Amino acid sequence: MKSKNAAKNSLSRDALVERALAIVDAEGFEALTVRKVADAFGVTPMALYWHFANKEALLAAVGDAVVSQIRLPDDELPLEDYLREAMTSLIDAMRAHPSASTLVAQQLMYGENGLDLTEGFLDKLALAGFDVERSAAVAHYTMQISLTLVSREPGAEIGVKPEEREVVLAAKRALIEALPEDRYPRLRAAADAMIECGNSDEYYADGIAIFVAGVMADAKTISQA
Amino acid sequence: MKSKNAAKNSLSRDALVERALAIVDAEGFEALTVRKVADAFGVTPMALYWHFANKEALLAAVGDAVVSQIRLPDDELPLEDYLREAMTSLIDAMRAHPSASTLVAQQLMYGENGLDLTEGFLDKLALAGFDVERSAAVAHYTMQISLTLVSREPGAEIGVKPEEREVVLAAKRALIEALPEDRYPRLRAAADAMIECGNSDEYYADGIAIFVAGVMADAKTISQA
DNA sequence: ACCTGAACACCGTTCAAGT
DNA sequence: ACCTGAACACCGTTCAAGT
Repeated sequence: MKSKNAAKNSLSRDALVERALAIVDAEGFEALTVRKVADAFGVTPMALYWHFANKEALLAAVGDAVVSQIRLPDDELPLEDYLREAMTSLIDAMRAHPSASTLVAQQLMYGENGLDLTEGFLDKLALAGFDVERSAAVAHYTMQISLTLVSREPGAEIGVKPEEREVVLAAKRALIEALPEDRYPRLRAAADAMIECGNSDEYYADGIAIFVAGVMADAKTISQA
Repeated sequence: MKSKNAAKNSLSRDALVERALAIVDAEGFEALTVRKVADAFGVTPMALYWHFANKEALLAAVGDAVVSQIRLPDDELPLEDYLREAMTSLIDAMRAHPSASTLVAQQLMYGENGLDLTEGFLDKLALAGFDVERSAAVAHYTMQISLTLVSREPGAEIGVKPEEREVVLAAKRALIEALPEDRYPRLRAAADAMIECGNSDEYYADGIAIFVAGVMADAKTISQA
């Protein structure tokens, strides 16, 4: 007799999502096609439509899978530390799947797991003294900016296959180096830093520091008013 | 004799880019196809390939066209005001074409107009006392975060046609209102603010204020070190 | 319940050919 | 120099049918 869970050749939502995410990671978001996922399971493209209403639903599930990796910090932490750790957690989850950033952004506040995440974050902000509007705004800024830092990390070149990446970066470097020194001195001097992140950890630490400092400074202004 | 510039029925890069941008604005980024642009000019899809190497080149030109609308503030302004005005300028340009955000992000630092923009920004930061790495980082953060504020504005729902937009927002609202009150009290309370920006201008002003305050606070820390 | 097969209306892009 | 026409290899998705 066949087991529902151990069926070897049968598809499952989870298996399909896992495979789809692997394709996005390896070949970029645009490389993900229904047919390619089906092929990976030796199955007809139409087989996926039993498990997902359409491609969009599959993409949503992929985004949600990444969101499920995000953990919020300890509630007891002071707000400043909490914000820093929350951003770090978001960023770490995204760095594992940089090409999925668009999908994650869409699921971050409304997906299965995103709802829990957002609720927890809003709760912390409310307890820290923010009113409803401010909590919503800060939660939104924090999550979206964290994603941006990853998806736009210099040199990440998301949506580009690993092999093409080096070529694209070389082209950018060549572009800047071909610029006239008298008209573009700053760009030429900053070429290294702009094209590829020499130190990714520093890049993220700085981005987080700036944003957290901004929220705290702004919060102080408001509480004084 | 025919004029190169006034030819009525002939295609031109500028005209094609303008039309492509109009399609993106009206129907969303995903609705932009080579065939649709060609149809708008009563011409074969292949006609575009004389003016652009491929679709990617057309998209790049569209992004660059939006970037060309961005003006940097007066150099003489104090850094804090300069940053605020630069972000405002970026945001205003993007708000006119929210569905083009992906294209703009790609051209913002490397496109025809993006190079001038970046050079000017880097120059200001250098004169304000930032070293090369810091200038590059702050320029990067500022520009990318400005774009994010627009492309992820609550309720913007980019990549969705105007007609579908209302439906999508209604669905999100229904989703949140269907959530159990005991488990998602914060989300339910914040539903209005999270789903659609009640006051867009305030949303942008707050986002800018937070980021600028962060950069200034961080700059102070560094200069003290 | 779960998957196949054939078909449809789309894509971007090639190549050779026209004018 | 600038555009057409036909063709190719892809897409996501439908519908009816199989087991």
